Amino acid sequence: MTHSEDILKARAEEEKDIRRQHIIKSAEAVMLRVGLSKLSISAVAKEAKLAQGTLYLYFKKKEDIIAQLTVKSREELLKIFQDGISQSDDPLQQIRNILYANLHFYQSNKLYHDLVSFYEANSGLEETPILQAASQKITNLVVSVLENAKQQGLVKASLNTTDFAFVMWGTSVGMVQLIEVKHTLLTNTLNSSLDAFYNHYVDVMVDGITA
Amino acid sequence: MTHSEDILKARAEEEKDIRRQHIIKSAEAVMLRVGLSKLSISAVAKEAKLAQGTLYLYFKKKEDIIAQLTVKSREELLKIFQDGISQSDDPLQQIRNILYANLHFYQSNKLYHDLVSFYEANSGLEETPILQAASQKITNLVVSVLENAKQQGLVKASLNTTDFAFVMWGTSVGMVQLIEVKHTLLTNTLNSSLDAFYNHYVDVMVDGITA
Amino acid sequence: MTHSEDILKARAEEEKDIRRQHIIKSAEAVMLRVGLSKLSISAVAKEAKLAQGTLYLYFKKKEDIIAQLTVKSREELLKIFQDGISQSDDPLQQIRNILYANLHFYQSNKLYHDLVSFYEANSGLEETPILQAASQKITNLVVSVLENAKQQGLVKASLNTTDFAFVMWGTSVGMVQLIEVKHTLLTNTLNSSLDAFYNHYVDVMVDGITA
Amino acid sequence: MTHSEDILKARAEEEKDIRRQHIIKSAEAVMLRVGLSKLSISAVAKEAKLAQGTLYLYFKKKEDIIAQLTVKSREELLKIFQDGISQSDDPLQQIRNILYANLHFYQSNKLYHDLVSFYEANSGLEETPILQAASQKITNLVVSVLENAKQQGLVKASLNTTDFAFVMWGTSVGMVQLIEVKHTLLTNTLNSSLDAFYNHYVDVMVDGITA
DNA sequence: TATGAATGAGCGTTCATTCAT
DNA sequence: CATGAATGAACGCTCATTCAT
Repeated sequence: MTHSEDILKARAEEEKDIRRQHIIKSAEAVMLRVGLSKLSISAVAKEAKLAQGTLYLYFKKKEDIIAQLTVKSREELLKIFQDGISQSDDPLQQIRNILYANLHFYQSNKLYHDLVSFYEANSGLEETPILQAASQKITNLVVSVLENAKQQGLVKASLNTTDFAFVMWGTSVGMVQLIEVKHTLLTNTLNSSLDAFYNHYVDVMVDGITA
Repeated sequence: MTHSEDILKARAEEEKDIRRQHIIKSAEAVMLRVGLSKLSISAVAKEAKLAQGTLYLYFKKKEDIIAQLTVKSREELLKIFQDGISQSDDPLQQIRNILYANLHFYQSNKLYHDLVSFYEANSGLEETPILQAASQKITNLVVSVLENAKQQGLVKASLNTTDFAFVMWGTSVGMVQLIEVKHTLLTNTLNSSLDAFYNHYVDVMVDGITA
Repeated sequence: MTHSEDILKARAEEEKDIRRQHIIKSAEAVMLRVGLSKLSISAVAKEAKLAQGTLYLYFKKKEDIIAQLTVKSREELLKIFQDGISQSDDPLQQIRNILYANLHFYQSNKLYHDLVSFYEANSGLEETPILQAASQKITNLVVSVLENAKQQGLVKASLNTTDFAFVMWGTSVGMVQLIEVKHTLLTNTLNSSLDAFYNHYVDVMVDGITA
Repeated sequence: MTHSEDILKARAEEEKDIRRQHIIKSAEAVMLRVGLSKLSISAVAKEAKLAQGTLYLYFKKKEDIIAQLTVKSREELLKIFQDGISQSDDPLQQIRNILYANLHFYQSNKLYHDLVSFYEANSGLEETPILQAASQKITNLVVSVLENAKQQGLVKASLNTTDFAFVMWGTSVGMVQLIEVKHTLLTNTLNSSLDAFYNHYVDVMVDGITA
């Protein structure tokens, strides 16, 4: 293969990636409009202004599109966790920031939490290695914050940091879902604002591990 | 309207309710057999030994059946919460029991937690008054336990019991979903057993509010 | 169940059967127009003036429609074999009549031989018990003619009648296919008419077994 | 048109033919791997290491590729017929060898007999001159064997050799298809082995023409 | 000449909902 | 009240063919 062929091939690959991204973006738009469970190939194709068959040149199955969407959302989540952490030097505050970041992420990407959290349950969607890797990065980041807090004696010496990282995941997603789904019920029932409500959750979590 | 007409109407309404319950029961049986996502009207009709069309005399949409199913599952949840509470006189232990009850409820009714997720996926739906009432009873029960704990000085005086009741709800459901859906990931990643993992969560929650 | 309910049920079952037959007939019409390999559910539905979904109330799978079509064609084949046999008392002539009947059957039902003979090869279509039973009847009939010929000393004593019944099947279908598919080639190449050509085949077969 | 233009044109035509052959070979490889019914243009293109569009420079339709495939298979058939004939000097044995060769050809190239059926399923198609020429060669060969047998007085003087050549074709292909498709039925029903079964067929055919 | 991205009609199948009886 | 036959849009996916480059 000549040098110029190399260049052409690389350019073609690049363009293919651009189109793939275009499809992902369209899928995202559709999902944000109708929800993940009603995301259909035909709607994505229409959004992308492509024929349905064309999508299958870039993704073998519908599942693969959703998987890519999930990877994308996890990458974004990682980013905002990193942002949250960088905003303070106090590990306990960093933990708080992570929990808040979770709330804000879902609030500004309303339907994303179908993806990041639990959608896979309903469909047969498997966790691919790439998906797992994306999750792993997030977990590692949170664990590192917790370990740091532990070394500084800010949290109980007995705290299992990996376990608690997952507790943070499970509980915060649960809280966000509750807020999302029972929005009306909560605003009717609670005296507090939803922010204050989420705040109470964060307080309990942090108090629960503080040394 | 005469008095006897009133009576007739009431009796008719009662019978309608009986049949409605029969349909709900059938829907539940189907759901527990095949899962919520594969619950079809035709299967429910067959289970209920009714024609498909008949179901539409009692429910306007499939969604409405599912909503009723949710009410039913909340009623069962209420019952096992009551059981959990009755097993101890110590309010803190009662709180623990409630959280464990939540885990066990979903673990022994695996397919029930699809219901929890259902309203997310169809977030256009409103919580009907009946649904809210069912939730309210649960909330009231939990709040009463928390209030009791507070009066005994076992938990922080500053604790907002209503808020925390909902925090318990949101976080425990989130934990159960995490365990359900990321079962493999968790067992591969954690050193602890899943029971121990959930235990850590409960510890943090209780520690977080203890006086 | 009361007597009148019985009657109603029987009538309903009957009507269902009528509709089933209507669909089969429509499928047959489509098949004769476009060939079995291009027979689609949508074309059958259009022909039957029914919605596509309606077909699935009467047949679980497309395959089942084809299977019914096959049974039908085998039943017709059995009938014309019986006719052919009844037209002579001479077993050898009966054998000839069977072979001719095969030709005429396919000539007057051009596309049927896809069904009776070999279609199943191409698709995953299995021989159901009903299908096999239909074939068995035909085989039994032919074998009985051959056995009769043998007892009358008209054919070689060494003739394996079952084997030869299948040889008759295989070769005659092969001949009909050849005539059907290579029609032009044959008329251009042969001096004989196609009838005379088939006649030669029959002669050889009969001469080949005559005592 | 000048002389050198002629040469160029001829050379171009030759190259075109080479590529056409390359595509045919690739199509054959795909067919033998996945079967005729699942032979797709994209798979052939991949096998040939050409773009899909390129195939359409050499063949107007997918059908045309399959037609060429048929030509190829007939050429191979011709070769093995010639082999069969060369293995004996006795014309009757040569006839037997030809019939056996047919069986073995399809048995060792299982997927080839899909091709035989192809034109049935698409019976709108005409036999192209090239296809006919390929068939003609085979016919001529068989006829010459039969003529030879006739001159040696081994078969009936009345035998129409051309007709019988086609009878051999039609019946043997029918027998092979029967064995292929009704394999299970035959092995369950017959006492004989399939080889013995085919043997009976050959015996009848030869006995039917022997003087 | 060769490419390969794009097309779009087509496939078999499912199922919530309607409506004439 | 109850039926259940009928609907028809929707689903994910395939693939022969076209066409701008």
